[in-house]
Parts: sequence; C-alpha cells; structure tokens
Amino acid sequence: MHPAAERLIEQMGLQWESEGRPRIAGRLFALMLLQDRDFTLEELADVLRVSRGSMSTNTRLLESQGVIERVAKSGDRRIFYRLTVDPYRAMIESHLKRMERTRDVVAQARKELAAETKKKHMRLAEIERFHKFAITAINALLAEHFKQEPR
Amino acid sequence: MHPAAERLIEQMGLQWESEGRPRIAGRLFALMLLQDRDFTLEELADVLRVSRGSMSTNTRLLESQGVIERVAKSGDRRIFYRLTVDPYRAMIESHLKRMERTRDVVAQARKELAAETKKKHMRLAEIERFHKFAITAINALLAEHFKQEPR
DNA sequence: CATTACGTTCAGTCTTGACTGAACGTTCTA
DNA sequence: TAGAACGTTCAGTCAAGACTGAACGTAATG
Repeated sequence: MHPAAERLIEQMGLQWESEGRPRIAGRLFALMLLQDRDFTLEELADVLRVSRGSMSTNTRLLESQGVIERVAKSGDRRIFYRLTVDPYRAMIESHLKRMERTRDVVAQARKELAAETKKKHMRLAEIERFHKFAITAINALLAEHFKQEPR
Repeated sequence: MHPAAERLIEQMGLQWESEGRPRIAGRLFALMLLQDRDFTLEELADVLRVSRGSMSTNTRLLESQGVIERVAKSGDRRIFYRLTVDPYRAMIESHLKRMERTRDVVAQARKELAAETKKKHMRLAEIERFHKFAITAINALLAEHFKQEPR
C-alpha cells in the first residue's frame, strides 16, 4: 500500500480516537474511502492487522450507524462489506441525534424549573434556542447536500 | 439544589462523557447554565463534589476553549469564573477545527495519491467535498446566529 | 457425518485518561 | 516575617472500554 494511504488510515484512526470513537473504526472507514470495493471480514482484519473479533465488532458498529453495509453474494457464504451510498449523511445524523438528546434534557429541566426561572439568572433558554437553531440548520444542510440523491 | 437541576448537571456530565469529553467539564458547564453568576474554584469544587485539583484542570480546559472565562476582582485574590458571552460559538468553533483537520488530512492524501486516482476507485474526493461543504455551512451558521452580537 | 470455513461472543488483558490528594509556589494579611 | 489562603502540579489510583484470541455455533462441502 502507498505510504500516503497508510498515513491517511492511521491519522483517521487517531482522529476518531480523539473524538471518543474506536480507532479501528476510523481506520476501517479510511480504508474503504481509499478502496471503494467489497471486503470480507478476514481481508479487513488482515489489511489493518487486527483480530477478526475486533473487526467483527467494528463492522457491526459502522453498520449500525449506516456508514457501511453488508453485501451477500450467491455462491459465497462470506459476508462482504462496503461503504453505503452516503456515509456522511449517516454520520451527520448521529450527531443530530446527540444534539436532540441534549436539547431534550435541557428543555425538560427548564420546564421543571419554570417556577424559579423568573427569579434566578439562568441561561437555559439561551442554549435551548441555540440547539434548536443548530438542529434546524443541520437538517437544512442534509437536505441541501443530498437533494440530488434522495434516499 | 432543585432535583431537576441536579439531574441536568448529571445528565450533561454523562452526555459529555459519551462524547469523549471529561464528565466534570460537562457538569461544570451545566451548573453555570443554571446559575449565571461568578464562582470561585473552591465553590465549584464543593458544589460538584470534586477535588480542587480536578476543578483546576477542568476550568482551564473550558477556559482554553472559550466556554468560560476568568474574572478578577479587586480586593480579592481569588479567581472567579463565569460563562463567556457566547459559549456555543466556542464549542462550534472547536468542532469546526476538527473538521478542518480531517479535511486537510484527506486533501493531503488525495494530493499524494493523485497518480493512482485515475486508475483506482476512490471516494476521497467525495468526502473532501462534503467536508468543505459542511465547513462552509457551519461558518454560515455561526455568522447567522451571532450576527446581532459580533465579537 | 466429519471437516472446514466463517462470524460472533466473551473472558481476560492492556491502554488511556479522568480523578484524587498531597506537596508546592505564590500572594496576601496580620 | 510568619502564617493562611489560594491555584497548580504531579505521582498514584481507578475505571472504562478497546482489543485479543480462544471457544463456540452455524452453515456449507465432501
């Protein structure tokens, strides 16, 4: 493999790790970006030099997030993996879910604290507004970017 | 403290933790959202029941990200902390930096692999395009949301 | 049926980093 | 100048979770 390709894979792994996601998943993602084709689990494990167990865990993780998908081939018992059509959408959407969760947590607290709100200085409303705004914007981003390839 | 306030603090902590950020920092952020006032380091440590050492680390972290700021008061040696005017901007901007970093890593790899690009199936260009698009969109979001309160 | 190949699971290991608390340096005060 | 109060640092502890590898179940193949 080309040194630049190796580097991309490793750096993507570190990037993901720094964001609290499994390093192997990041490396896997980068590999698939570099080679847009079908891989067997074993091939992935070999190329990235990790155990099949780890690879199984991480393919399942990325699959659950809609980043990669499984492909069956007749006459071959093995499962193949490939990038989905729009892995970015999947990743953005998981971000979106997190923001919505935070928005809900804040909204709930604000509701329950409504009585005190008038007395005390709070900035809950402010951050809630921001979250709503951002969520709307992200949705708009998704709509805009994928308008020519609807799912 | 109101149970709902306690809950917000703890949930925000868990949320941050799940995103790979220190739990204490999330709890600290939530506390300041609830009570928009100045805190000493010791008060923060007491209220959240953590050591002063931890609190020192985490206030420095949030300060470096522009989420909180230090305030000096004459006649008081202690340092006070409070939320900045727009902590969300700071948080979005750190996101932005990460995306830019990824974009650069991908761009670099694509450049070095230019020769092979024509031969092989790659999706580097695609993800690079998406990153650029998203970065632009986030900048637009910032501009839009903060247009009435420029820094 | 026996054998082989495959993916998953799980107990155990290891790494990372959050957190503590004592020690330290500094600044203020008496 | 001694003492107290404060914030920071750092060695040490601890927990979370990433990762391994062996064991397992299943399906294909002969």
